[in-house]
Amino acid sequence: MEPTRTHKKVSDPPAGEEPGWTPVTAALAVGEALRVLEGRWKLLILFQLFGGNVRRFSELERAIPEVTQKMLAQQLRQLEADGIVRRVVHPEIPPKVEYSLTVWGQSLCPVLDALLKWSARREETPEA
Amino acid sequence: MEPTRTHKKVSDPPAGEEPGWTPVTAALAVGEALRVLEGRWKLLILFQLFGGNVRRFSELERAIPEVTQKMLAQQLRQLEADGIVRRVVHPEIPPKVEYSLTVWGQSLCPVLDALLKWSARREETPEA
DNA sequence: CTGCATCCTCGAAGATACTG
DNA sequence: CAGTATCTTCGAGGATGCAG
Repeated sequence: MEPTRTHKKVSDPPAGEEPGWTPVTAALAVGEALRVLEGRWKLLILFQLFGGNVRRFSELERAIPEVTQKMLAQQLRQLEADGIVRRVVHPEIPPKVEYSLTVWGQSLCPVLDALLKWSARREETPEA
Repeated sequence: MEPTRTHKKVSDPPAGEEPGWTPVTAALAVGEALRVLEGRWKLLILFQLFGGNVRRFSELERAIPEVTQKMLAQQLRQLEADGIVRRVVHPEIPPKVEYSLTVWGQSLCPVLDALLKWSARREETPEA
């Protein structure tokens, strides 16, 4: 991130020109939020946990066949670090680890729901 | 896309076991929809067009300072190909190209709106 | 102004093997 | 079962220059 970008200057206005809610500030805030959801598997994972579901590592693996263990573990840990997902380890043999949404993660439900509805409409539309 | 995935088999059930709406089918549909939104700049672009805004290429450039011309053009063309964004060329000197959401693109508004609200909550939360 | 063409870098993601 | 470690590839994305 933060490339040299020799091609553009961000100009950085003196901050006092607007009351506090411009499309620009919105875009910035959204950009930050988007960073959390970035990653090819994050949303897919969240959809598995959507609705209070609790899933084991291997269940997620089965649910998302194209993901590798490495990527699944990595994205899960990022989601955990961002406070979206909770990871619970059961110290037993064989090991058992369960993933679920945190309370904060639940706040994503409207987003997931909107996405779900959109993809549904997308299917029923003749020529998307 | 479509890696060799030697590590997993998708199993492909005979399709008749469920009425037609399982978490699995939902996940698949969402996966398809997600492909359209995939790309580091797509959502940022859509937020600029959100609410019926019409934006010129250079305006989008200014609004998203970190994106390069190349990526902006590329992602715009992908969005156009997916029917989300409309591109209107005004044959004049100097050239002028305007981008806006298609009707189908407008159907993404609930998603964008939910994201916007989420990022707002995210800001006002002490420890995210 | 709005792009496309080219070259090149660099890190995301895959394969594979190993462990508590 | 649920990961980590290591090596490698591959293409997304950046820099730059040119064109309609």
